[in-house]
Amino acid sequence: MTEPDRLQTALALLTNDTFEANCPSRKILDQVTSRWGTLVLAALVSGPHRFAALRDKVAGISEKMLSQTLKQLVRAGLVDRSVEPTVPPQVTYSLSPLGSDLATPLCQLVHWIGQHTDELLTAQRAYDDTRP
Amino acid sequence: MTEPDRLQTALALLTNDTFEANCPSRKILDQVTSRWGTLVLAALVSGPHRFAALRDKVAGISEKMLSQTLKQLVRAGLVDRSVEPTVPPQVTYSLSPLGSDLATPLCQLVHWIGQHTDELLTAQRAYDDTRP
DNA sequence: CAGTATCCGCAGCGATACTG
DNA sequence: CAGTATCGCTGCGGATACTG
Repeated sequence: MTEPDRLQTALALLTNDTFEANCPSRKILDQVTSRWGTLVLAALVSGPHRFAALRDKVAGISEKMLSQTLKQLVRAGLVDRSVEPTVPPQVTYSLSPLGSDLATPLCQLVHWIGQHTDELLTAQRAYDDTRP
Repeated sequence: MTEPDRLQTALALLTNDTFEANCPSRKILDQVTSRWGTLVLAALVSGPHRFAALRDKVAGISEKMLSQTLKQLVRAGLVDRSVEPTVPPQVTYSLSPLGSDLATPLCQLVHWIGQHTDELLTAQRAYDDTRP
């Protein structure tokens, strides 16, 4: 790491400037907006879910990625994991208070996209027609 | 593709349900929340930028990925690209009306993360302390 | 039921060099 | 200045099989 880089990093740490390369908030942003992170969080908005329920709700996710994504979210304190010590075990995931807070802007984003998907697809098709 | 899958796809298309695997809004979501898509859009909120300016503002992005990301966003109609026919050429990127609209929820998300990065990092460290 | 373990393909991405 | 072209690799993520 060069000296200018070091200075930039220090600045980023102080200002929490997401545009700086080494800012910790970059990592968080990447986690939240990761391929499955967004969808899992959005799925939990409607209430607590068990593992299998999440796997079914977020169609297309593999158990491996669901497990991995949940672990990340739990680690970040965005999701709570509670285990009922029964046989077989019951594990329930739910949004933590922090996660619920995050869910507000996140859902607005997902909703906006849902509302404007048609517009965006039309634009893409129009664009594609102008070039070979 | 199995028959149930076909039904699910049809349903997804009708309802624009982001949780369905084959829903078009999934692709849009992936583009917007792609590694660089979010940051480039956020960078453009402060006003139009030239190519080099964007590259510098979004620290860490390579020219290749910037070019690629911009092309995607232009294609989706979220970003406008205007060329001044001078020598050397000047290309300016700016948010389209649709892009500005999207920027609202997107910026709220980025801001939320910026505000809570410390909390999240602390949570992660605490979590890591409980396990080897 | 709720995961973990392992293998592995491939595309996303970076680095570098080149062009109109 | 604003990109494209090409190469090479890393690690995301899917498929499959196994476990407490």
